Amino acid sequence: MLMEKIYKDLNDRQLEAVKYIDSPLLILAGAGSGKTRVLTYKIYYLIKNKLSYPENIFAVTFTNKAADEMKKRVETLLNINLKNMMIGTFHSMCVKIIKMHRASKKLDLNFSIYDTDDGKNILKSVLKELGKENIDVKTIQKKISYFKNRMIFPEEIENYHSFDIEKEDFKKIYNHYQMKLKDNNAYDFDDLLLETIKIFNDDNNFKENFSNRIKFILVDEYQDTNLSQFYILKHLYNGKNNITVVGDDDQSIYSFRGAELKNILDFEKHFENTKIIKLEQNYRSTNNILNVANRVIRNNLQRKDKILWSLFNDGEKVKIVKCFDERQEATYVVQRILQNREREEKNFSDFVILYRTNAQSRPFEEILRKNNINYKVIGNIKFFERKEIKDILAYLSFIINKNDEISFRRIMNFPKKGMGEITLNTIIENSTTFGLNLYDSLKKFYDSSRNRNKIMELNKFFDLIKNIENRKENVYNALGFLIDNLNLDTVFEKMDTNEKLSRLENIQELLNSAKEFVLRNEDNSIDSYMDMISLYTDMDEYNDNDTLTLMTVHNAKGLEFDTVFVTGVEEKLFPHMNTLDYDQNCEEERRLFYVALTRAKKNLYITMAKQRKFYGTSDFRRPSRFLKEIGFDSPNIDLIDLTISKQIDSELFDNDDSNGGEFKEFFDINDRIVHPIFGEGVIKGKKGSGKDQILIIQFLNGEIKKIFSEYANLTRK
DNA sequence: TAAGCTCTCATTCCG
DNA sequence: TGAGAGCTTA
Repeated sequence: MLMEKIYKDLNDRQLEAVKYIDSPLLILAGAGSGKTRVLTYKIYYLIKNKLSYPENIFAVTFTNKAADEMKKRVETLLNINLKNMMIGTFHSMCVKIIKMHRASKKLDLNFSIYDTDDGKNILKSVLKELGKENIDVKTIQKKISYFKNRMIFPEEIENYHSFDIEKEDFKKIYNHYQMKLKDNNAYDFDDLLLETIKIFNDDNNFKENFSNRIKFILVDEYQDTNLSQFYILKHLYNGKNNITVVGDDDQSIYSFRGAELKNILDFEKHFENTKIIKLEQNYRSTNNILNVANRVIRNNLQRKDKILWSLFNDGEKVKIVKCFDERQEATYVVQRILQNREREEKNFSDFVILYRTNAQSRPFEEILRKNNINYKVIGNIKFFERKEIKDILAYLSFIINKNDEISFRRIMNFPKKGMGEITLNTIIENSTTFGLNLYDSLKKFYDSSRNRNKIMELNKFFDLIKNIENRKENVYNALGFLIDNLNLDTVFEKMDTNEKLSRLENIQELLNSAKEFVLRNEDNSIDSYMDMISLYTDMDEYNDNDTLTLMTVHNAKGLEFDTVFVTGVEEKLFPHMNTLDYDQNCEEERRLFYVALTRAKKNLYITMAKQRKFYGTSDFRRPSRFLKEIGFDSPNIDLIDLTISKQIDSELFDNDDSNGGEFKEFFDINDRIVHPIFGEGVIKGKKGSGKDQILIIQFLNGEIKKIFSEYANLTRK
């Protein structure tokens, strides 16, 4: 019965990959070739066939969300609870390893994990202490992370090139930053990986025990691993364990944050007797889409040869659309979505608008808002990076780690307690001088304070902390108490209604997450909640079924949609101008474009504008080199040039807020019109008014369509 | 200390 | 163009 299901759901190659356990295995899995399915079934196969217990499996995925999903899928297949299986991101697994190691040494288990924003704050204070305030924090933070990703420590820096920061200064800052993190009993994200490697290097006993525990290592998205992740895998593999990695060198798009393409290109060199299985059959896209994608990616020099094919038919041709500017581009895309949605009875969630940079979402959002279409922009602001969320969570962080200066500063200012920069610095300095933690140092300050207001404020604060601590075994109660007692209405008093509302909603969402956590876990303490939360960067996307999604191509990795619009496909935007200096053949940009194209199942639109507004000023654009690589004479594409029909354009561009009112009333029943796509027709009826007005038009072929008047782009016959 | 104003800067992003 | 950081002023 077991094998039946596996045989039914997998093709021969996939099956081979699932069953192969004789030596290290590299699965080169093209886009849409079912790689997640292979990993899921492999875990299922190992457990069901008693080749492994769940606790002997170590599986790493790219995001927490992916880990949760995979775990749930296997749980459903096996119909058991897999709470003993080690599955998660590299970072979450490293936190577990560090805690296990600390436990084995009887050390304090609590530490803080600083995100990019926290790290920036630490760096600011380091620069201040060193009198180097003229150095840009962002630049130095990037540099430090660059070296950490390559496992180079301050004292080891040899090859260093920089015009703006001197080598010795940089070393000093990097070093101080590390010391400061240590003082705060905190790790940044990069440190979690490095600390794990350090443990494995220094404590051979621990390493042997740990790697003996593991029998099977599985790694997803291997093409985006960095050097320290590679070393962690080497340690875990330990020359004997079973290792399977899945990836697609053509989809490696994160070199800017340390991903090493050579990890996947050289896998065989690092793991002896590697077996390679290629998955080239695509189960997602039509052949027109795949052909276009193949034509582009073959221009990359650094890749393993691989050609996607599918049993699907050719399908619709890929549309390449030339627009006048970004507003026409947005209008066209939204029009198309409305038309196709109606014609093919689809949901908005079947479509996606992709772009290279977040700033490109703006014109789309404008038009979507005007048309009252539900949409969601993914990625721009992360849930756990919102100020109100960080401020609240800082209370929990501080209760766990009372040396955490970052959280301390936050909660002393949320709500405002009249404790300014100077006061806080004194308290922090005193903590070092007297060997106290920050809480006790604050108490000391309080004892000596004679300011009535401050005494009152601090009394309230100490009470609050005590009350949360009393509830620390149940994070939902603790968080609920905290939120009830912060008087958020007063705190957000001066904000406008929308902002206030959205902040309160986010806080409610946070409370919901704590509630769910309490329901789903045995250990409900704030400690274990914070362990989970500090490695989550975003809430799970709730899939509203009729919401249109907009996102960057990076965010679309791993997803698929019926109809995909890849927008802004112009030189200097896609490929992005900043990449052209160091990547002559723009291979990573091409991979990114390839990722964009291969998201599409049935319909693919690629749009560009001749003119685009950037930072307030318009400039002229040229088609992306990637379009030339597809070839304008390709049999797989249709070219649509919207810049030719000038009359139509002029009306389209004028339809901004100022004269939108006129435009709506422009057509009347029985007017004869021409539609740019459907051709000649007669207006048979009107529904609604304003932005929502819909025209009912009968076209020459007898077909009757409902079309939004404001964006219909109609001309009089 | 905190609100209000000016200045600057802008690729992509997961943990 | 517009968000956010940092400076100025009450």
